Amino acid sequence: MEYDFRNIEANWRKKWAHDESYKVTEDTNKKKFYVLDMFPYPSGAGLHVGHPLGYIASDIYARYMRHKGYNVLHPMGYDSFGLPAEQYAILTGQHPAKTTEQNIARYREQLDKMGFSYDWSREVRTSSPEYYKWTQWIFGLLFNAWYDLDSNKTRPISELIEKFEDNGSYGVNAHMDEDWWKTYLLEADHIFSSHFEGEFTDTDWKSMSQAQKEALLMNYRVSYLADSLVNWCPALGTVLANDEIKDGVSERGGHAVEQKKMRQWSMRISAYSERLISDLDTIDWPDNIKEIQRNWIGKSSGARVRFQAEKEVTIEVFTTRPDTLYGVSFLTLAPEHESVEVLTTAEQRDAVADYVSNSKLKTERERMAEKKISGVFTGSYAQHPLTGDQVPIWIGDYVLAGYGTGAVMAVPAGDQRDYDFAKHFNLEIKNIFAESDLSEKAETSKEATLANSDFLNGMNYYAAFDAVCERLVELGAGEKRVNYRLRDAVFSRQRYWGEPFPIYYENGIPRLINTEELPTELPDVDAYLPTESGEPPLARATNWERNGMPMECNTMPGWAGSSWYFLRYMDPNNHSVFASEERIKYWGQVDLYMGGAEHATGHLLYSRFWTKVLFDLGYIPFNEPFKKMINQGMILGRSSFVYRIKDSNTFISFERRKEFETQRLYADISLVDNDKLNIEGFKNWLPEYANAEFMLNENGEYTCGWEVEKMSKSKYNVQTPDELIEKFGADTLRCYEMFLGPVEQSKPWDTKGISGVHNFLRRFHRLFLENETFSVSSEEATAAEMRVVHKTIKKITEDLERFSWNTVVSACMIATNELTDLKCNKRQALEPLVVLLSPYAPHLAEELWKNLGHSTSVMNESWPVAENKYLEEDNFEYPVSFNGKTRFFLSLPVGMSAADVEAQVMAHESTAKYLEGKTPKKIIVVPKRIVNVVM
RNA sequence: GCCCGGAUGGUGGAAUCGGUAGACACGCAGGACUUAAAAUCCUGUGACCAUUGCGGUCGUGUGGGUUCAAGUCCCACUCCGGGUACCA
Repeated sequence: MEYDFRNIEANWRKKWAHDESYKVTEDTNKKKFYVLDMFPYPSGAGLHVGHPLGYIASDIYARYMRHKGYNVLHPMGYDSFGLPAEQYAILTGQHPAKTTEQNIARYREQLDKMGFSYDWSREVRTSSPEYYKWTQWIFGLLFNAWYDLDSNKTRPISELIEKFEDNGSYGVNAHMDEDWWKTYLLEADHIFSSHFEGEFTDTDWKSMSQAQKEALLMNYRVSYLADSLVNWCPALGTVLANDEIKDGVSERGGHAVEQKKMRQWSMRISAYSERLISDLDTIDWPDNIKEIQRNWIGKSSGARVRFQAEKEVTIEVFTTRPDTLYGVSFLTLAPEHESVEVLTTAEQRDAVADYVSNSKLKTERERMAEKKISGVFTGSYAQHPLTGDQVPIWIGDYVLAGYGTGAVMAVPAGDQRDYDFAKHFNLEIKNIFAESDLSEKAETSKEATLANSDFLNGMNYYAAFDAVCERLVELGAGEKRVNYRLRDAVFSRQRYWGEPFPIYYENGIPRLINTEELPTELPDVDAYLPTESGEPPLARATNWERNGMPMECNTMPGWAGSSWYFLRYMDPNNHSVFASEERIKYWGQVDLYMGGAEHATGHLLYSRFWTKVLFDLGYIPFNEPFKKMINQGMILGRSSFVYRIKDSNTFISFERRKEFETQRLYADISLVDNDKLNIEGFKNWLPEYANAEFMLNENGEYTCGWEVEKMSKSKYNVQTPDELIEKFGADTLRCYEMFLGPVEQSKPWDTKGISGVHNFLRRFHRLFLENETFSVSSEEATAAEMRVVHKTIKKITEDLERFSWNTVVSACMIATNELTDLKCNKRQALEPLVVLLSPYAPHLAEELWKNLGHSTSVMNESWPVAENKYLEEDNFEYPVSFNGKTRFFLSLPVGMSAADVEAQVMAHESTAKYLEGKTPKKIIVVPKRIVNVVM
């Protein structure tokens, strides 16, 4: 009876499904543990061997925690809204829901074959109305919320309205766009006086019309509609969030992106910047992800400084180096800066208009690519707040409108860009450093001593920072300021296949649809494209209205549904709330989150944001979603190549390829074994190779070349799990993917080693066989056998506790080898090993467990405990080294004192030889580790 | 440019607290079984020198340092991977 993995695996899969073995229910008598995988987008290509890497690791951990007695929540679902299904729909006219359905079926089939312990009764799909009903509901929560800076919390908008009724805006400290009030001064129907700077009284509030109130509240809402500068991608026909852009082009497709002012929904994530940074300290995530998030949020400490310009204009700048204030020789405004027009003098009008319109034409990418220094003088001056000097105001596109105030104080002495700008336009470079040579470049060190800086002379950055900020406060010309790079997130997409907003417009005022009426279902459309007039696809729907009032035509971005899905798994079929309070309380945070690092600035940031909102509003008792996270590395492909002699149909083996001029062509990796080409298979692969001739190597084989690349169809290097499961079984594949190396590490896929792992499972299986039939002995195991077992229990338990999945497989191999050598077939020794192996090879473990005579599943067995009595050894084999070089071994009793060990070593016959007649200076004895004789 | 990782045999990797570097596996070489092959089993396998046996020297990207002892800690550098950027 060989290891018949095909039958074993098929049978157990069937039985698990039939028994609903992995269904989990809330049980307050048991401790909970929540193991989660980042749910996949079900693409048409299906899974390749790289995808399940993280799933296998988390599944092993989930099974391990079950053995340890935890009630484990281990669900799976699909992030099923997304662009590929929509693009396929545009091409074929097929509804994206149908494509999605088919892809999900394929994914499920592949996932099932792997033997995962998912509770499929809890599956969620972000595109199902049952699910997105609650995504819409959460959108509503954010819409009906504002951010209170006093309590540092998200609060219901109703509280804000009460405050307005009582005392207007006085006493309200809300997070909002700093310049929000300026738009009110530009509007035709002035509701506030021209002195309005954001404060209004309860009388003002009460005198407003409903529409005016709503418009005002929009400045406070956490989810708000505003005209904002967005990243517009013409090729994709939609706006994109900052995290969907890489290197200035769209992450998906690599299309150009331009800045455009559009009326869009946004999320006030910037209000949460500080918490998103500081709470990173409370979670156990990989350092690099934390670092990426810190950089993305981009906290920088500095100061705001106000310069009084002509025509009653105040230019406010943000600087991280207020200590260099005396070095300011000009100001630079972004071309989009609001004061550009007012400050431009008549003489400069044409030049400025030219420059501004020119830079508007350029995309951000073009501006970045063009390293040329450009700028133009406005003709105006501003007064330096400390010296009173008049400094010229310039415009330059190296200043970004979206960061800080869109204006900088230029200190050529202390900033390289300012320096370059000054050199280029021949502007003044004031040396404000005592010992710095500015003939070549700026002095950017914070250690440099200041000079020509009045009361700051002799100080460096660290001393001068506070001193200058104090002075600025006294003068009312500035103050310390922390600035964040993180911008509010655009939440509208001009797409079909996404969540519709639960919003309709009453006379242009956005209104939220009541919870009872949700979900707002995605309407049918005749085509999945924008309308002729450029409206999003939803505008094509007939009846896309509510009581005659138009519905919002944008849909939500991909990250909406994925920002809270981990909560829905807790209570996936609840029709009255997104998840019940008791269940959220029971399951709590995700204890182990497994997924790719590529979501660092998207999904992982947005879920933290939504979690904080739900926490603030009292819906969940924790403010971070994922307590611990591990990122699995990417598995790369290993492409194979054949070498065709130019202008022929003859292929030459890799070793001899230099003999001719050859062309390197991909060969499908399924035709290559150990870099040796299956020649017949290759001929049958593509018609053009049917008559191919081969020049072989000296062993009569055709060797292929290879290269490590990303897996892709066009490179013929995609390894699907299906083929390997067919050939070796899921248990082998599970063990092998773990055996490849640390999960976090990226590594090339190489099928070479899989036979070794398969072999190990066969050898393990064979421990239970005698004369080809299942047979174990009930004799008591020997001390040596028990030592192997308990050593293995200890090792595997420690390895799993530190998430070292790969070394567990080695430990199992070692145990199998040792017990095979001991010819051990005793139940007492083998039973615990079956439990140890079951997280890795669940099918085989179940089969052996059943054959051992158990009627219950091995998955519920408690985890074996290593007992010291089996591990203790009487003697320790001391490596004895001389000056650090190990020379011989000496077996001594474990309990022997250091002094006795030293004496034994000195008495040893070999010692004299290695001492070479010298007297030891010192003898280091580390009990149960090493002896080192220093000469 | 800045920030964060990493570099160990022919290959993937192990070495958890500074304490025997190379576990485990692949590959390769040799052998057993076989008419043969597959499968299986056994032996060897970091490099160099020695080899009749003992053995010896070197060795974890490079150079330096700390230590009785360094893959592990410190300093400088090289290369590779990831993130990010006219961010003031």
